[in-house]
Amino acid sequence: MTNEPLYASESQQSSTLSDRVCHEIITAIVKGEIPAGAKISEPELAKTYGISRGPLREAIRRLEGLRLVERKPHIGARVVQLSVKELLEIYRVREALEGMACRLAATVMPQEEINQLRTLLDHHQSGIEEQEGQAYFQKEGDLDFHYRIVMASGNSKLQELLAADLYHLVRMYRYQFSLFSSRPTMALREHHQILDAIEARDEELAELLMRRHISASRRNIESKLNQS
Amino acid sequence: MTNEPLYASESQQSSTLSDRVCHEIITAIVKGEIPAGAKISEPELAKTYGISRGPLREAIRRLEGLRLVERKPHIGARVVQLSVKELLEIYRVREALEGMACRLAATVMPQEEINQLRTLLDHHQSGIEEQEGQAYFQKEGDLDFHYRIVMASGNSKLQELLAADLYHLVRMYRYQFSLFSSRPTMALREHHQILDAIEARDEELAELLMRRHISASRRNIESKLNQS
DNA sequence: GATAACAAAATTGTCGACAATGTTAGCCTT
DNA sequence: AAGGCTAACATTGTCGACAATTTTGTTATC
Repeated sequence: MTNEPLYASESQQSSTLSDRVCHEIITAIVKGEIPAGAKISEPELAKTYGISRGPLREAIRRLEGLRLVERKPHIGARVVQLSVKELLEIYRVREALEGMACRLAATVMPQEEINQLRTLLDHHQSGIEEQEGQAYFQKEGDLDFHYRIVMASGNSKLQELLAADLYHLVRMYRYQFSLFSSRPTMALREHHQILDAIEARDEELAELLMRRHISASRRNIESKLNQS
Repeated sequence: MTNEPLYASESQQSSTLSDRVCHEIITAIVKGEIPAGAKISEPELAKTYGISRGPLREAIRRLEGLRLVERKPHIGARVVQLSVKELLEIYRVREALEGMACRLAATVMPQEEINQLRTLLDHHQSGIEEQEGQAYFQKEGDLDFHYRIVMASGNSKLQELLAADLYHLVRMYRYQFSLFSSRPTMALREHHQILDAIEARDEELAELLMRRHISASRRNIESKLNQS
């Protein structure tokens, strides 16, 4: 089980300290090793990663752009504090953007990629049935499906906004709130239906189904967190 | 005629050099004073703005996050090269996000704000009729309407993505491609219809109309640039 | 005359030190 | 004892210098 899916933004081997450390900090924040809401001490982090404050500050500026930290002048940076309200807001954004991505994918996704994705879904299926890969499906597998659709849209702006920016936050919530879909079988069936619509080149239906799929997740979270 | 609408992200008086210079560079890039595709020389810019390279590099990192510049390690940063393809991609993103913003605005926008926006549209109307404010409407007035809808959505993620990130690029294209809507009367009528739907609290229709409105702009640009 | 290897210059990346601002602890006043 | 002032401390912001890498220009060779 690979620990990190090979998202574009995760590619290491960037030859500058600032970039490398930036990715390391992203991972640390997403996994909660640097807890949400925590203050980011520049001298401390610089010592931790063995770099000087210069590149570190540049990395923090990028994290600020990714909305993973919030900075106040002369006071410092804090890791964003996750809230249910913002999580639900993110789902609205995903509904809009991934719906569009799905629509575009329906027109341009090559049949070969569709077949590959179908195979992946079958693999998820067997994972759920065996009850062993369930956690995987819920944590990263689900996002993997969505990631591929976004990539298949062929729209670089959508790809940037979702894959490079928003998904860090989504993963952060999943790790730290332990947010499983809690409806893996249903979700997987919806994934198949979405892929069916794409294969049928029915862009209208593809967008509709993707929006329903994400909207259902949102309402699921909403009701679950309201009753508690 | 104010030169800069008071978008949230434009507020100056940030007490750090890096932030101030960052906003100045954004404006310079948007207006084309630093031309698209131009290489960004750190020593040169540092001298221009009278600061050291440290804060300047932090500012560049933020511009990178805003997709206004592209950086390659050990080589340097360049202002993004605008292309028709990316412009059309941005319109797809806007269609998705602003459609959602419009849907949300239909449920939460206070009647008072609706009235204010109606007044603004009437003002645009008279501007068009007098043929004098036409350029204004096309350059900033149109974006002003969209900006208010996004703000009225009450969804902070939508607000960030659109107002703080994407609109810089949109304005950059308008300035440098001299992209007028070339259908101001039609666009204004559509604005009124959208606002009607919001006032009627018809979220379905509000989203639909906003998406059509943006989609029409996209197709308008598409056909105009295809024939040339 | 063109090309390849080398050297010099310029640019980016990194670092440590200093200045400016915020924070905190202790003292004094009431 | 509580509140406010002051001074010491810690952190952030900025700068100039040095190291690493890329680009440019030169020279020598084919």
